[in-house]
Amino acid sequence: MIKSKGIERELSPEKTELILAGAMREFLEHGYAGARIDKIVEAAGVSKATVYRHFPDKEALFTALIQQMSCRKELFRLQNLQSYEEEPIAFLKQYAAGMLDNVAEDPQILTFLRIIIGESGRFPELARAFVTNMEKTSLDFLTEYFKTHPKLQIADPEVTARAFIGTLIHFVMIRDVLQSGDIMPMERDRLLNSLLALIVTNP
Amino acid sequence: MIKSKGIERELSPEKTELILAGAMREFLEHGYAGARIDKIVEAAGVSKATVYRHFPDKEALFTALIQQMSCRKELFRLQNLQSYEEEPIAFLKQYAAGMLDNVAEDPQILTFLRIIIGESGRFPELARAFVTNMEKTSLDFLTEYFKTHPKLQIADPEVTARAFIGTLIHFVMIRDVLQSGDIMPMERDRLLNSLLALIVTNP
DNA sequence: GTCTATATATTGATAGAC
DNA sequence: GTCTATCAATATATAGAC
Repeated sequence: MIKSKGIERELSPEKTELILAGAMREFLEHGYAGARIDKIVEAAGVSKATVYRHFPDKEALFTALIQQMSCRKELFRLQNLQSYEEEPIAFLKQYAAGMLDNVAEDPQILTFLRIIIGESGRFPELARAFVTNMEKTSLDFLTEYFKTHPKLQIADPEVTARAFIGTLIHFVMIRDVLQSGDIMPMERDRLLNSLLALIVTNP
Repeated sequence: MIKSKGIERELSPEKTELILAGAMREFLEHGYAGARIDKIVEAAGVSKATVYRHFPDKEALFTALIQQMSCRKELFRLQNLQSYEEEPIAFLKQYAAGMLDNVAEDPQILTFLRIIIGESGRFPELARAFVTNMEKTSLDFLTEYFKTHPKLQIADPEVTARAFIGTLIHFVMIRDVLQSGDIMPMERDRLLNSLLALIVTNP
């Protein structure tokens, strides 16, 4: 085994994963400024010096973590897409219900949304990565769906897709992110039924 | 003038306003954990001890400030309401356009939204005060409008109001808060026209 | 490559003069 | 009631052993 090939010191990928996993808990729970490197070190089970060998500083660790999370599309269930065969109303209702339930059941998604929005002023690149990977992906899919489904006659597919997503996201914001579902009560199924009736005009 | 009436030391309201004004800049710009008392002291032009005589600690100062801001309904132009005389489409378009332009032109509203959402996990009472004063106020008004306007026949006024507001808020989120208007481009007038065509079905 | 131990700066909050 | 000066704790980041 040839050992000497110039500088042979490299960073271990396993430690990198440990650090990122520890950083996730801390950053999601306390935000960027509120997160403590010591806590990340503790949660990761590595030394502080190792953290600083893998990432130049706190900011780089934070951006690396959030960038990585923005690529995990399964967070919003953007993959479980059914076929075009189904009736539009049934398909759209299933699509929306899956998203609403998914968000409601996973607190990590909520804290992730809070971080992205809360830090969007100081970290606009992170916000833009999130929009590119999450928002735009679902908007493009729904726009295409509204545009091409043979049983639908949508005047403006893109705005319809925005209204559809916007209504759902707003519902999630009030109910789950801002924890105010009791202040503005609205049953999930009623929202979905009336929203679909509004969007899918069946003559 | 009788001077001795037990403890006669009180807090000056003028200083309280100075402190809150200084705290606004700092908290809105850096968030709760990122805000520094020293900077607030500097911006307010008072001493640090004065701050701690008016507010028990950093958290109390923060909640007092945000609570106060949540009551300023003029932030979202929830007051400039026109009469019922106008045509529904014209009125709703003016209502929406006013809100969109207002938010786009005032960076303070954007940072306020970022704070409310970003800190909603750690300060749920603040989020709930915001929803009560801002979101519910506009939702109730629009629901009543959709329900009672003689020229409108809306099947589910409350869901329609939610779809209307949700689409607008989502548009503001993408374009202004997350600063990603170029990633998902959408002209304001096209959104408003197509959205109103969706909602206001005129036979 | 990862550790322990530490440097340096800042933080939120307070004591005491006036 | 407000100030100046300062405390004790904690922060991020680094030096040097192994």
